[in-house]
Amino acid sequence: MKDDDPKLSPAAGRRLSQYLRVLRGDRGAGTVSSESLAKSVGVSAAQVRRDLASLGHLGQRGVGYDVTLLADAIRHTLGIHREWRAVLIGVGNLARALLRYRGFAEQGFHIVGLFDADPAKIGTSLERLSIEPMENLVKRVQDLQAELAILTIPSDAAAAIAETLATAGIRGILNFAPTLIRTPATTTIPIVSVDLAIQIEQLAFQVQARSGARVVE
Amino acid sequence: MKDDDPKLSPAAGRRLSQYLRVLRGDRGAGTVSSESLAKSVGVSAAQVRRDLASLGHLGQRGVGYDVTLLADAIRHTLGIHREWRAVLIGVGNLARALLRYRGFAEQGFHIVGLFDADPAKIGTSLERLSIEPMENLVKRVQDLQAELAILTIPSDAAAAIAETLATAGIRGILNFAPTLIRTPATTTIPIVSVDLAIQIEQLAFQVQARSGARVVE
DNA sequence: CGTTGTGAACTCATTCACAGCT
DNA sequence: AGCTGTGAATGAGTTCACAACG
Repeated sequence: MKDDDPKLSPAAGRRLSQYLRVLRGDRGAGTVSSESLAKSVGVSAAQVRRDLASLGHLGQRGVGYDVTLLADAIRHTLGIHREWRAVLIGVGNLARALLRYRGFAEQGFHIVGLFDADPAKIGTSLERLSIEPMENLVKRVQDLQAELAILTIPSDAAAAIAETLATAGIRGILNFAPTLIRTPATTTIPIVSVDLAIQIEQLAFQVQARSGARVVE
Repeated sequence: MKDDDPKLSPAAGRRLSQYLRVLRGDRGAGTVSSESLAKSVGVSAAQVRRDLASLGHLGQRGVGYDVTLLADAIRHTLGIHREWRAVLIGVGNLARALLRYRGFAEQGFHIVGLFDADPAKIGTSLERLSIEPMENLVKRVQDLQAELAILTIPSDAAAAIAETLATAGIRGILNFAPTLIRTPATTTIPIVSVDLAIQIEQLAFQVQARSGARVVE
């Protein structure tokens, strides 16, 4: 087992997620063309073909791509063909929103533990999960067999906690704290940051630039 | 007034937001170097210089960039040197989280109206704002002088509402619905979509690819 | 000196255009 | 005929390396 994927840029990864979303709607239609996928997502047909070709030969010339087959292939290369267990750190409104968000469970992402620093919250329950103190974090991560962590703490403790999580065996972090987490080179694990302020700043930027063109990202 | 910016890629826009975030922390230090900014954000120093040079000549050779001057320049090109008024559509947990999120107000983004389709919620208040029925949307957007809309509705009504918003004079949409909004060519306004499921999928992807390298984006 | 600004080289990503299957 | 896969051409974005300047 050496270099299984040829190559796959991060941008290409995002597009795969988008194709997958479209395919979910097309369940039933036996087959799709690069052209139709392209229109739905807003990229060129050539782009779609290039992306999909990199997953192996799963299109049929003159016909198109088998919907369920393609969806499976994408799920496989994205690594979401299996279940992922995640802990949620910092139980505020955002955490509540994520807990109730159907999209996660549907794609096989399961939140299996809640942690918070606020003593008042410890012991209370949410969606069948009891909120635990931060001290338990390292030990419980192992018990729960969680591989991912979602950080929804308001601010600056993020970096320290990220460090702790890495040593606890967490393999990836989805970070909502508006802090740039500087991973300290040693225990470097993937971090995907969603900074809500940056998103709305980007919107303002696009509006101001009055580029009539639709930009979706 | 013709082509004011020379050019500014969307990726460059995101980086500007990140530099700005770092600068906020460095308030006090009179000056920063491209090198230090680069390290904080995780890009190359040459990249930083290239980005900042496009905003005009505001670095001093041998010295660096004046922190407050630079921050102002970035805010200006991003279009966040002024206030922006936004309405929030769909008042669930996510909306509550956004309302309480300090990052918005700090950057001059003010939520000035709440709307929901659920009759049970109409009339109740949240952070001094009373929740209004969707029927009022078009009329109220004008009164409130809102330019942006934040969509936090759970699902598929998104596309229709986006259409309505565009005709109501909204100039940009921050969309949290996990739907690809297909703007109908006519009334095309900028849409920035934040799809939480896609974010966690990307995380799983990176973890699976076990590319030890930190990817922050 | 130290640090910016920038031409030139280079790498990565996207589009073109068409041969090759079905 | 229709639609994919892909080499070649193009374009965008990034790094190199160094002259220019306080």
